[in-house]
Amino acid sequence: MAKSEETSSLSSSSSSGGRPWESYHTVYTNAKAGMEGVDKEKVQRVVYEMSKGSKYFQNEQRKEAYINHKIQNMRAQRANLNPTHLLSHYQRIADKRIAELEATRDLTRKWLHVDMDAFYAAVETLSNPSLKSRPMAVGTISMISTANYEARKFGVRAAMPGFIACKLCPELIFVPTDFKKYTHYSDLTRKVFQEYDPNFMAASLDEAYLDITSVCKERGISDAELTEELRQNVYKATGLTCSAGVAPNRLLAKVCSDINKPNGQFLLPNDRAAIMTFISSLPIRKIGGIGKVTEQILKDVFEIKTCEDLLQKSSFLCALFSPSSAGLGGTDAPQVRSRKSMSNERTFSATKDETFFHQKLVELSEMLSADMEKERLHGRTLTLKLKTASFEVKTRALTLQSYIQSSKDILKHASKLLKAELPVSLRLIGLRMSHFNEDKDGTVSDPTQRTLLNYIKPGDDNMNLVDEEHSDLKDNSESHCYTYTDPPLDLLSELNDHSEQVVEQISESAQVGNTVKSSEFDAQGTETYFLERRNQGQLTMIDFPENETESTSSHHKEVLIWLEDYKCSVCGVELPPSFLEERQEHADFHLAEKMQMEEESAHSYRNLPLKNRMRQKEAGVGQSKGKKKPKHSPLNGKHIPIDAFFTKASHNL
DNA sequence: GGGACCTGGGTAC
DNA sequence: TTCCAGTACCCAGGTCCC
Repeated sequence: MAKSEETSSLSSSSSSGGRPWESYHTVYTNAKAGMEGVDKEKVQRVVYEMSKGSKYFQNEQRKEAYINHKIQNMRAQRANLNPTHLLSHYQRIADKRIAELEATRDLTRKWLHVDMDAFYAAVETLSNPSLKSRPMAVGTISMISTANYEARKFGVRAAMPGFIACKLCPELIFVPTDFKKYTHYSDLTRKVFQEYDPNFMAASLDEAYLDITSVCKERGISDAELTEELRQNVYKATGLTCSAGVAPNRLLAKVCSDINKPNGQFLLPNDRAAIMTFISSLPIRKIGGIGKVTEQILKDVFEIKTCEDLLQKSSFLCALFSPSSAGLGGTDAPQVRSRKSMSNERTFSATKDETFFHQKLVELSEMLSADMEKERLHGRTLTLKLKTASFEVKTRALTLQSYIQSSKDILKHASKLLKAELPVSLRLIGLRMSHFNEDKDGTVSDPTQRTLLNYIKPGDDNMNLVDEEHSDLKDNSESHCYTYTDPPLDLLSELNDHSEQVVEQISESAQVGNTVKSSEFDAQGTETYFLERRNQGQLTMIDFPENETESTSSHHKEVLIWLEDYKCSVCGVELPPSFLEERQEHADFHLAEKMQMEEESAHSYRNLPLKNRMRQKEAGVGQSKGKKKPKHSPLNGKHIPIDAFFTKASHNL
């Protein structure tokens, strides 16, 4: 599916006067296969009218303002580059880079890009031929995945909200997505592709790249004939049409496959002159990686609209963008890449209901855990994604030192991240796991990892950990949460009495809720204690279980009451009933503090880290140690890698 | 100074 | 009347720690 099928954006550059929709630039009106003859102004007006005043629209305005600000800064930067000698300096750098890329250019390959035509919609039409001549969209009232060509005549297209599509085309028929069906047909197409290139590269369910250099030579036929044959075989196997492009590299092949869509093909000769002619007028938006924002920046700051402009202005780009990201695209063979992350997210009607949030987290944790289990993955970094009622997206991440997979572990950490953000009104919650282990068995492969055992002297059987995997001290590595300094080795190794272990148990469990099992401590009793408190949901009194050892239980008839159901009776801090975890941690703190005071002569060093921990917690669990300051960069944001352009616009061509 | 980490953002499909 | 997805990758730039 084409990259232009995306959401709309406000334009910064036009002043629209009495026709405000004209400034609501939307790619919905971009020329696209099947959309010839669409009344673009009407579509633009409808989209604007349906959007204006909404929170989504306001958020778009906010983003637009940010981009405009960035553009202004970059214009100022550009103005400072006027001195001839400065620009010539960057021109030399750019020329050198281009020459390097030219030297490694390979024009001997023939890459074929196949793109199925309106794939989801076409599959649905196969199942229900009556849809063939009626406007139809696959998706929901919230979002459309793809639209058939009848619907496109009205301006309906992929990534358009369904309610806007309904306004454009009241007759529109919605068909829910059925990925099982699409996967089946995708498999059929891939069987065909395999006959031409066993190592073909599937880009998505409906797109693939094939290196047809060898098969053309072996069979002694032209790339045009072979492409025609392949498309016919895809049709025979599936009943679906596709479009294709052939070029010396994948990037260009993809551009070519879009030219004669639907059910067509375009071939670009492996000839430098022909290629240079082809790209001279090629809009930069056609280059993979250049989206609407980058396009706008390049146009508004540098007046760059085509790939030729790009090369001509290379000195500016070299001066203002970071020289990184070499090697994007290219004529290389596709390489197998390992998965970097796995995620799921769900959108719902904006709400502040914390019980609902928790339920969503439970669902997401279970889904994510199941997905990870299928691929035998264990991850270390958990990222919570939130979209507020005003469409602002926030992420909060947590990197553990131990790999996790279970829904229980995921939920535990996700809940902690979410609670730090409460109260909040949300319309989306997502969870992403990344930083996967190599061996996929959940073991920790980092030998430098610090665990409790690292702190224990050989032979110190007072800290005989049974369950190192769940040692809570590992979670101290959650650097955004706890930045206290670990106690010195020699002091830690002196841990040798029950009271100290109780303090450790309480303080650590307060952080993450795990259980440390000790050979001397009554671990089961402690576990029961914490679980009971959680089940109560609301802490009003702390009581140790009956089977607690005498040496510890003597300390622990501590009482903490939430006055008027929200105020701590010990220090007066206010925590509403919904802050369950925070309340538990707060109570733990007071308990541990009291115990520490009682035992201060022997183990006073513990006070500092514990208090530090509580300060961190009270400051907010989800706050990053790397919390961003307002950006003051001259470019005020992301640098666009100049080599990305050179690589794609020159090396790849 | 560099690596690890966190956060926001852009992009593709 | 209201309504704008889900998955995955990559990058820049910030802080913190060694």
